[in-house]
Amino acid sequence: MSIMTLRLDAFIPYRLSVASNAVSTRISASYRKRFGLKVPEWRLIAILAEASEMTPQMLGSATGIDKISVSRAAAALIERGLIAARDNPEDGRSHLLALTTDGRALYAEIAPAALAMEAELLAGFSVEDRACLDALLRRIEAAAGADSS
Amino acid sequence: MSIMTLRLDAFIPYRLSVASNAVSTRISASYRKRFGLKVPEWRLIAILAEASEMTPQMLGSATGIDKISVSRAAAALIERGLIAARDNPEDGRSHLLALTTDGRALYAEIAPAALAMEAELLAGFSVEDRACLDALLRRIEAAAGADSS
DNA sequence: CAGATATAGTTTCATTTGCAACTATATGGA
DNA sequence: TCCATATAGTTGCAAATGAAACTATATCTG
Repeated sequence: MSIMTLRLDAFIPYRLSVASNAVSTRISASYRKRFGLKVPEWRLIAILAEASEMTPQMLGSATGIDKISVSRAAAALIERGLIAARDNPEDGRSHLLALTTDGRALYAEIAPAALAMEAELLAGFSVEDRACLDALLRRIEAAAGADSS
Repeated sequence: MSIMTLRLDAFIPYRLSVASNAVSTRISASYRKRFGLKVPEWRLIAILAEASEMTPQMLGSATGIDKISVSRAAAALIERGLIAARDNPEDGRSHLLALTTDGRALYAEIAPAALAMEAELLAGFSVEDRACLDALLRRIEAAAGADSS
């Protein structure tokens, strides 16, 4: 008995998409303008700043970026001297990527800017609001990730 | 004193993007495979099913799709005979779009499927969870929409 | 009413993205 | 060990996207 009608405005996938696009447009414009970075490039830097050395594959799973985009983003970052690659002693097909000194310096500039943007975005959110949003997003992500039919 | 460090995993814009991509990938694949529709096309149909006739401009603001994509999506739908255009008596530059009988029939198929996917995605969400998510997404969207510097 | 300016929508072109094919290395079985 | 198959990463090509130019109509100003 699904008499329930569909209203796009109240449709959660739609709300999610609209919110994500709004945020992403805003933030990616800022990365781009201020640091010349695209989103995947920025994500690689953020992850490499937390962990030391990683293979493209590990970066892909840590950032949710597919291997093609990781490859392209890494190439761009190497070109700019922000990350460096060395052979992976454990697997000749792969290599290990790490931030260079320049990369670290750039990260030191971006990280506070990113946190500031996030803070601006979440202005007025209580700690609970924030935790709730985080948890709900993870649940949805998990539900969407698992496939059924 | 922002000693706080950045962790991508806990960064809300990142969580939002990952969740939205997961959902959008899942759902858009389904629209595409089952009905041959891209996301903007599906959105135009959903909005036109709620309201009767609309101009491309109105559709754009109702769906959050830019005018170029509205134009292309509308062209594809007209081509398929799912919507029809007539001159706008109030403005010769514009026209009015509405679902055809075929369009309505397709909508009658898609709407339940869309609601089912949403239900699957939100399985385990209480009514409160859902309302909370909706509200938080709208707040973020508003914060991201308004520009500051 | 004529000319200037603004707006609706489309089209063209450059950029971005994603898939599929490719290269190189690794692994597992005869 | 040698061959078959699998996996890491890259590249080339085709489709999707977005910005800027364009056409047509509307509105505003003198």
